[in-house]
Amino acid sequence: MQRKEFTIDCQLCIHLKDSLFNGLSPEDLSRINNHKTCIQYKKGQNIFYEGTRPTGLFCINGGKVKVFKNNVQGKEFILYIAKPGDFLGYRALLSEEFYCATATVLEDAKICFIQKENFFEVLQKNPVFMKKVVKQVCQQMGIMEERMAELAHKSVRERLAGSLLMLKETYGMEGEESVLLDIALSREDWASLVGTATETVIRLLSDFKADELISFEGKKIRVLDPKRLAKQADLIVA
Amino acid sequence: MQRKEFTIDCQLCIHLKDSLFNGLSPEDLSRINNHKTCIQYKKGQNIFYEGTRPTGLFCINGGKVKVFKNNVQGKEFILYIAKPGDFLGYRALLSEEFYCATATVLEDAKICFIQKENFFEVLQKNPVFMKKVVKQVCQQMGIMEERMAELAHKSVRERLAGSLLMLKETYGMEGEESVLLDIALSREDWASLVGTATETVIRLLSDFKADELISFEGKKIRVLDPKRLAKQADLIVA
DNA sequence: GGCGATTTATGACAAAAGTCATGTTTTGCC
DNA sequence: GGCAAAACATGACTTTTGTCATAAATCGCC
Repeated sequence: MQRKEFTIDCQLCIHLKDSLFNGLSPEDLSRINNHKTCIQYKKGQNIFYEGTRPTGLFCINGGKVKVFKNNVQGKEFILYIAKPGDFLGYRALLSEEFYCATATVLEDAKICFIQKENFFEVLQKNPVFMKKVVKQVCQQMGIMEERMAELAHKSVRERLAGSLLMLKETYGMEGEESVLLDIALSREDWASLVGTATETVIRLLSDFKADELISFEGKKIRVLDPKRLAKQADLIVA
Repeated sequence: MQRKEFTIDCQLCIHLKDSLFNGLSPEDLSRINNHKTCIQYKKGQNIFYEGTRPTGLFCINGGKVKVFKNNVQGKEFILYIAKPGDFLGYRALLSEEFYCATATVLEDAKICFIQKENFFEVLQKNPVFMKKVVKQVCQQMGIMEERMAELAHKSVRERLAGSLLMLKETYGMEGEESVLLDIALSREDWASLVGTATETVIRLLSDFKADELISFEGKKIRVLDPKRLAKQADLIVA
């Protein structure tokens, strides 16, 4: 696997404002900047593997990455889909554990790697940054708790509708009325995200299409009727 | 709802060694100690409610507490079962959000309440404590990710077997061969923990009993054969 | 100690979702 | 442009799980 490097200055990174590094002092940011390695990844390449020891932090500059767990039969479950500006792998770093998930590139990505020593140094020196990281982790945890409860008690149909709306928030490109999801997921990835079988996703997406809730646009999905989709996501009874 | 208070000195608390407060300097600990309120709760009482604003941190001195989310149809999903020494409600405190779950006493409890101002003060002054809190949150998150993947791809049978083994770790009272789970959960609570219907839990527990994997002892369950139960928890195929 | 309420248990059935087989379409690549 | 591989789609069928009804057991309380 060839390592194609690239160069970017953190200070000039367009994702800085969306990132946890936003607000860092110029010295701290340049400490990060001067010690990072930036690598280009192709679709399908892995960034880190479940069960290995983390050695640093990944910061996504471009592209999309899925973070997933593999079960014994090899079925994936997608924990997150990370976008530019997101940090990756800091959970395991802070809990001092091995990675409990694998990260794979969904769409060609540019990713910066920050050695854990540099990350920890800035973290320790900078209580405000620490506080932001903690806040982020705790927010993420709230999201997970919500998702877990849905996994426990919602039907696959409801969860799929919910996932469509969730991705709409992050990847939705507003048009008139409808919204194109600017992310190309295979049916298998959708299944891993929702926690179901590929065939089930295919059937349900076809249903949604037949009901004119969504339409297909190449490998992408257009959300035609978010409101009715939201009804599908909640409860048939409600 | 009557508030029965009680008194306990943090320095003398038998759970201090298991708690995140362990290792705090005498001054910091006495700051916590001097500003806390200790309340006795009866089974069924609520400690905090989903959707309300957290005002402090709960530290469990005795008893057992379930933390759960309620879905639209009123179905519960239990996120955690907290035991003496555990902190409660700090996630929402650190993410500066409303509680996203409700906490209810499962077995009569003694709980200390620490105003958020005092908690944050100690947190800010004490980077080592902060680091421990962060580590704890991140570990918890790893556990949640694991559980979420199981929820997505394991059968109810596997998850129930897994929950029995999980509670065995915390509440197991070792005997010869078998282990009594020292926690009295209703079938409904088991269902909320596993993420299924009450009837399904009843049937599966009966199955496990018929297979001599477990036995019933009053309201408690005795694990007779952890190894075979572990096989049930993993994969029928494996 | 008995009575009503709650919890546990069981059966019958329906609905949801998974699996397997097979076919079709799309994609990547030489 | 053609071919193999991968992705997508559909049908048939099975299994799992949820729901509803009802009965039995247990608990709390006067």
